[in-house]
Amino acid sequence: MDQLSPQAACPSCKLSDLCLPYGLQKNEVAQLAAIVKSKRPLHADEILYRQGDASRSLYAVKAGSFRSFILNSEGDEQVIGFSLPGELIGLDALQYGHYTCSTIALETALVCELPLSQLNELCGKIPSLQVQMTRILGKEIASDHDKILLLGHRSAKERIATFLLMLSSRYCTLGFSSTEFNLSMRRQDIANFLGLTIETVSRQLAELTKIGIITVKQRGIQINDLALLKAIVQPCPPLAY
Amino acid sequence: MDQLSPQAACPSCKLSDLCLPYGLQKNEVAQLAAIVKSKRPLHADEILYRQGDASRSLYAVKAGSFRSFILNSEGDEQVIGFSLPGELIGLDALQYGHYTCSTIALETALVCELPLSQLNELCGKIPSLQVQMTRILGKEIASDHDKILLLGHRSAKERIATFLLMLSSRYCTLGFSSTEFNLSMRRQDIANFLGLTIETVSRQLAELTKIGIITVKQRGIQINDLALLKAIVQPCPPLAY
DNA sequence: CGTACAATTGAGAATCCTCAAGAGCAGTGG
DNA sequence: CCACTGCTCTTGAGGATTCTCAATTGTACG
Repeated sequence: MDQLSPQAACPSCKLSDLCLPYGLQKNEVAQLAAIVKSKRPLHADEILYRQGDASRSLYAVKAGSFRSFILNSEGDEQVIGFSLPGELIGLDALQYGHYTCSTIALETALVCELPLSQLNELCGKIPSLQVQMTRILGKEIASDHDKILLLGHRSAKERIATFLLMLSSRYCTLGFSSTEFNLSMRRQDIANFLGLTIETVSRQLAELTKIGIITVKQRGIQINDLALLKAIVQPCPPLAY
Repeated sequence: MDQLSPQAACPSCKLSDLCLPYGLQKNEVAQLAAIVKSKRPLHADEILYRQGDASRSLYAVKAGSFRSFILNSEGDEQVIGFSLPGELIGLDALQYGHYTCSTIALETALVCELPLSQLNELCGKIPSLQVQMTRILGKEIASDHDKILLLGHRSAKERIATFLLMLSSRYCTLGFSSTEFNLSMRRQDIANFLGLTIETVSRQLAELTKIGIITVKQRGIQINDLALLKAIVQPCPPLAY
């Protein structure tokens, strides 16, 4: 997770294939890099943007991680997702021109700011950038569908298992270990995200530990048996249908 | 819900302001209309596309309604949403080139087929069409976030109330009554969508009826007190956080 | 070393699910 | 026209999962 060392913009960024530049020509990547307004560093618990703010930019995560949440009328937070390096944040704002959720850094983090006006302009000039933007939006939608499935049709144990597998797979994509990683979020954040209570998360992690499938040391997670963890997710609870 | 009378393409379609043509110039709408491959009619329970199919088109609902669902490895269906006239279907396929869910007609229905190749080409030519596409994708994402919130943080009663309010608002947008409408889906579909069992849906509807907030006659729903229904949704359950 | 926060663990309670039976309604065929 | 079948929806009773409340342990930081 420690990639905070100074890095040049898109052309030399090792995340570029996971991010917007994927599939672009060299000169096109350079044009994209030219509009990256700044590589804004954030410290833990710093807010990237607030729900309701006018959206002038998208953000690409370069390092660290983020938590996005919606505040309801009572002021309760409701976590809708976590963002890792290479992922785009702020896509939900594309319709109304303001962010529909807030996003906060879970740890020291770095983002590349992409001013929407310039990004849209560039998309008009570079068709493959537009294609990539659309692809990323489609991915976001597909991933949201997975979350809907998770919340609507899974038991507590399956949710936790799925959550760990999601992280495992995303870390793997980033070139990190898929079986050993640190959670950057608190249990409370996980619970909120999964529609569970913090106690249930704790107990389910304890159970998975007791069976030997995982080892938990505070925020540190080690997956001892990836296959067994996947097996937990498979058997869909006999819900109606 | 009965709009099956023959209607011309986009320029004279009364849904155009709710659909892709919104914000386009007259001649641009004409260009869009020209690529609408066909107005395909479907009968109830007919499948529009199957999960896994190569995605060659997006579909705009012109009449009737649809149910989208994901099939998991056990063959269980998991409903991820319903589509009403003016809404675009198939957006989840934009990333991988194949549909990640299946979509089926709930009743006799009509769709406008938009071949992706031509749509993308046209987006390149008409910037405001591209803007509108992006806006629709952003809306889809924001609406998925609402579903995540619904499933993760709401009690059975709140889910039912929210579901009814969502439909109410969408029918209202379409120019129909916001307090009286027919459900085009079975209880089973509602239950599956809301992550509940059919029995719980039935019981909650019965309770709302007993309090007098709604009147239920089979598929027919009448909302007697919209304000009270909204009040049910507000008080978020004191979940962790 | 003490405070604040995060996480675990336990016991009882509530919501929602499971299983089962019955009612309402549409379509079919004698 | 009516019984029959099939499907949808409702209603009831009991049980399981998850939540709530409360106390304790663990960890980070000044």
